Amino acid sequence: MRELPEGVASGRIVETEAYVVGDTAGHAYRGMTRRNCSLFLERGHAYIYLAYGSSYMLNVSSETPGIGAGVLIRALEPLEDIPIMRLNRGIERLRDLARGPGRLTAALRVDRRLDGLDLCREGPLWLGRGDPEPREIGPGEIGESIRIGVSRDANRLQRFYLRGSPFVSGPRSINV
DNA sequence: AGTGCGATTGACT
DNA sequence: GTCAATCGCACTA
Repeated sequence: MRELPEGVASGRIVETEAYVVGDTAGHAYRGMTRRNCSLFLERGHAYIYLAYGSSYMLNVSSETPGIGAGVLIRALEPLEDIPIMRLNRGIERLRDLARGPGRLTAALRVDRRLDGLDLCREGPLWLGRGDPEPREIGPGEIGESIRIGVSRDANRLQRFYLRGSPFVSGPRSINV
């Protein structure tokens, strides 16, 4: 859920990637720095960084305080206040509004100012049950694959996505 | 102070 | 399918 002056935009998370303890691809692997210190917060806090000079990546810290690990949120199925997301993205096509980690943050207007925020409490950005038509997701509906754009520790199967969702990013070859 | 590099995207052939 | 833009930050000296 993203609270903005114009309204509350929300979406269902349909794709994530895990960066666990000991993962050489994780930003926390080489210890705490100014950029990545939010990864070391209690689970459920936002770690946001700028990639390639233009795309913000939204992560959720996933361990106890002092342990650096997190989950990258890679794609959303837009649910509420879709017009806000269309304006933020400058495009119309629903499928592309939040398909990809940089597009997702652009659609929700998320940047480093929200870094370190507790996502388990209501606020400008939080994880809630905003789905107007909640649906139970069975274990067989979650696919696993290698992570996208990762060179180190490349064969970990730590990307998870909702099978069959058109809002998932990545090439079809890994979305089986 | 200088250097190199991305957990990407959009434009283009 | 290929490719370059873009910039904060970690690293080295």
